[in-house]
Amino acid sequence: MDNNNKYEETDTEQKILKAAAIVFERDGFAGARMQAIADECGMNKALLHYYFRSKELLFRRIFFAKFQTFFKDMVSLADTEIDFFLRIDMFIDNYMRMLLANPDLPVMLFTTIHQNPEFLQQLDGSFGLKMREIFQKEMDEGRIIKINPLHIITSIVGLSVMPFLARPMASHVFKIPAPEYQKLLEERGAFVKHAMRAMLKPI
Amino acid sequence: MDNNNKYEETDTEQKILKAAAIVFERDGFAGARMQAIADECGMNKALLHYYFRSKELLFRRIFFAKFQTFFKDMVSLADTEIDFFLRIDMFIDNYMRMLLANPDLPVMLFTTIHQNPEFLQQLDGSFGLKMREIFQKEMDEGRIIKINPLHIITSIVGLSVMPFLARPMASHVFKIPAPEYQKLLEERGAFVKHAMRAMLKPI
DNA sequence: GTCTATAGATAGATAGAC
DNA sequence: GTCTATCTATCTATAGAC
Repeated sequence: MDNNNKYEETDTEQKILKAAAIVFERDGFAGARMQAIADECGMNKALLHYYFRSKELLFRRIFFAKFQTFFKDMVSLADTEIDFFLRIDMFIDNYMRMLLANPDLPVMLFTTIHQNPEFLQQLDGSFGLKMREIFQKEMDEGRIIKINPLHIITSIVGLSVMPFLARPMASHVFKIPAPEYQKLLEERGAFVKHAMRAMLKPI
Repeated sequence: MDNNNKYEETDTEQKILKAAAIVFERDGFAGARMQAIADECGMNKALLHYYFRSKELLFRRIFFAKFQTFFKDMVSLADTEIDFFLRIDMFIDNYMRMLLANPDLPVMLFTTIHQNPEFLQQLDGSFGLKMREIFQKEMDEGRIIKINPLHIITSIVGLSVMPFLARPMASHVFKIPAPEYQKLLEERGAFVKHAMRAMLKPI
C-alpha cells in the first residue's frame, strides 16, 4: 500500500495528535473544542475529521496512549532480582520524571475515568494481580509491614501525584511563586522515597 | 420582605441545589446538562433559570460550597494547644469522614480548578500562611523533620484523597469488589496516621 | 490532502400562558 | 412559581470545490 504503513504516519497526523493532547488535557473531553485543536496546530477543522473521523475517536487515541504512559513505569516494580526498596526508588524516579514531562496528565486521566468508567474495560489490568503477589512476598518474608497492597500503591501514587494535581490550589493557598513550586516538584521524588521507607519498614 | 430571608430558602431551591451537586460532581461543568439536573430533581428546566439565572451561576454556587467543605477541616491543625501529631490525627479523622460522605468531591474540585484557575481568585487562602508558621514551629523545636511545609500538606491530602480519586482505576486493576474497596477506604485513616508519623518523626 | 460552506443536532436561555 | 414552546448560539460533522 505505497508508503502508508503504520510506521510512516503523516506529519499532519502527528501535529494534530500533539495539539489534541494539549487541548484535551487542558479542557477535558466535554470542554474541548475541535476548533481549538485545529487552532493549536494551525490546521483546518475539517482535517481533524478527515484523519480521525470524530472527536470521540481522536480523544480515545490520546487517552489510551496517555494511560499507557501513566502505568508503564510500574512494570519495573516486578523485577524481583533487585531489592524491594531499590525497586521502589527506581519506580519513583521514573514516575516523577514522567510527571514532570506530563504535569497535566493526572487530572485528565482521573477526570476521564470518573466520567467514563466504561473506558476501563478496554484497558489491560493484568499487572494488578502480579503486583499483589510481589507485595505479598515481601510481607511474608518480613521486609515490609503487613498491609493491604492497595494501601502501598495508592500511597506511592498519592504522594507522587498530589503536588501536580494540587498545583494551582497549593500555589495559591501557600503563595508559592512558579519557579519555587517547580523546585519543590523536582525534589519531591527524594521525599517520597524517604516517606515510603519510613511507612513500610517494620519496626 | 415576607418570609423570604436567607434562612428560609424554598424547598424547590434546595432540591435543585442538591441535584446540581450530584450532576456537576459526576459530569463536570462542561459535561453537565441543565436538563440532567432538572431530571435529577424532577423539576422543570426553566425553573433552574428562574432560581439561578444561568448554568454558570448555579455551578459557582455548588463549587464554592464544596470548596469550603474540602478545606474547612484544616483549621483544626491550627490549635497549637494540642500535641502536633494528635492534631494531625484529628484532622485525618475528620477529613476521611468528609471524603466518605463526599467521595466524588476531589475529582470535581481538581478538575474545575485545573480548567478554571481564575476561580481561585475569589477564594480565601489566608490559612496558608498560618499553616506554614505552625509547621515551622514544630520543626524549630525538633518535633518533626525539617522539610518544606508543602511536602507535609500534600502528603496528608495525597495519602487521604488518592484512594477516592483512583477508585474506579484501582478497583479495576486490582479486581477489588465494591464492598471490599469500601472497607479499605474506611480503614485508610488509620494507615495515613501511621504513615504521617513514620515520615515526619525525627530519627 | 486541504480548504470553504453548510447541514444537522443540541443545549442554554427566554417569552408568555396559567 | 411552574409550565410549554421557542429562540439563538454553538458545535460536530459532512459535502463538495480545488
